[in-house]
Amino acid sequence: MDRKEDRATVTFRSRVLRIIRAVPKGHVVTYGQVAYLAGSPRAARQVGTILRGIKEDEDIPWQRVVNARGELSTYKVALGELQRALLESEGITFTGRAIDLARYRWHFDDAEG
DNA sequence: CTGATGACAGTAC
DNA sequence: AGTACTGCCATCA
Repeated sequence: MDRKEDRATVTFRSRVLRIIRAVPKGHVVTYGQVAYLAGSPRAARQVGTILRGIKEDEDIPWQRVVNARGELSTYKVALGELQRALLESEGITFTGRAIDLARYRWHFDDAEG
């Protein structure tokens, strides 16, 4: 996990992935929320950048990350449809094209990390 | 090191 | 309610 990579960047990416992995099925978190928990409150866009590059074998529930309005911010329509299907299969209901954050947003606590 | 990029977020109209 | 613009900051060429 360290190798020759920059420890700072690896730490940010690692924290982001670890946080997302901790989101339970049927719940979601926002990009900004993950960024905040990862240590950079204003790096919400970087969270998305990281998710864009994840591999399937990373075993990351990327579909549980939505934007601040409860909508899907995927950069491809097909990917958005997949995300929506995955979330609905977890029991999440969409109201129009967004989901109710007040109801599905996951709140981390000390036990989570 | 400099400049461009972008799965965001907040504000203005 | 929907669009446009601006600030942000980790990554990449």
